[in-house]
Amino acid sequence: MTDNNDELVDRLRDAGLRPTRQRKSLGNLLFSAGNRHVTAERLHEEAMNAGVAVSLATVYNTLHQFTSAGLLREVAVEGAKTYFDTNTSQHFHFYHEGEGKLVDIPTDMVLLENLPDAPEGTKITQVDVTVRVKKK
Amino acid sequence: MTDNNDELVDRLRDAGLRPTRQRKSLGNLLFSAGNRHVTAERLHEEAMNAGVAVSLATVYNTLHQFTSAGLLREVAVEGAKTYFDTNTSQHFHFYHEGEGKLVDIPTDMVLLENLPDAPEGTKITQVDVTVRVKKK
DNA sequence: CTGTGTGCAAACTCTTTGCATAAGT
DNA sequence: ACTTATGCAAAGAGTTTGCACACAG
Repeated sequence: MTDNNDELVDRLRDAGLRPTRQRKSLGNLLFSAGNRHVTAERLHEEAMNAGVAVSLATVYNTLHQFTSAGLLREVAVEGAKTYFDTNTSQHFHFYHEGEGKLVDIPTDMVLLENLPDAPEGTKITQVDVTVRVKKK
Repeated sequence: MTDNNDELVDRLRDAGLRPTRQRKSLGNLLFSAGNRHVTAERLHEEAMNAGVAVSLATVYNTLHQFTSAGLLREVAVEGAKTYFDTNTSQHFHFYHEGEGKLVDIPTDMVLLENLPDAPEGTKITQVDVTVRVKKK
């Protein structure tokens, strides 16, 4: 964890973001435990539990800055809630409707083919595949 | 249009929904012009423009009732906005990020394969494929 | 008549913004 | 010092809810 700090600081610097206390803390929560899918609120709670004082507004700001910097990917699944995914590569999700939980689907299994070209004058920015599931 | 009314009334009845003035009007706006993708707000405006007095709350209620009845499909694309799609069969979308516009992709072209089974104890309710595009 | 649907306004949830204060370099 | 980030509280957008009134069967 503490070992990751230098690496994290570099990532932030490279992204043009000053490595402030808050950004480092949030960065550690996000990136030190494999792929994660968090909402702003969830991350805010985690920070609090970890004894890091961060305001919710800052969590939002930080998540968006990380996203612009390419460190995170935004996933829109449902209603108002926005999820941020630490896995920025092309991959798909299961979404558990009951629990509001998002889980990776290993991409290499899935085949998405014959997508038509983007409409005239536009280009594809992202392809989202969400498989909604619920308890039977 | 007026010809569709009997058909629409039957659809509503079959769904266990009383064919009220509002539901018939909204139903006509939704189903008489091919496949549509609307937000509650958009539909509300249209109703107003068509001289039909409906409150926004009723539009929301109606859209949800239609969705439960299987007449519509809910599509979550971005942030707070929920789109309702009159095409309830399996198909995919282009989403224009700039304009917030949703467009069908004819399914028969696209191939989505090797989806893993739904996680233990769950079943798939819907598969959403959204190709985000933006102006170049 | 009887029960379901509607309209309104207020409440709610998630997210964003503005501005004074604090921290990074 | 100078600039960028943060915190707070308030505003905003979209959606939902509760309750009195209206309409369909």
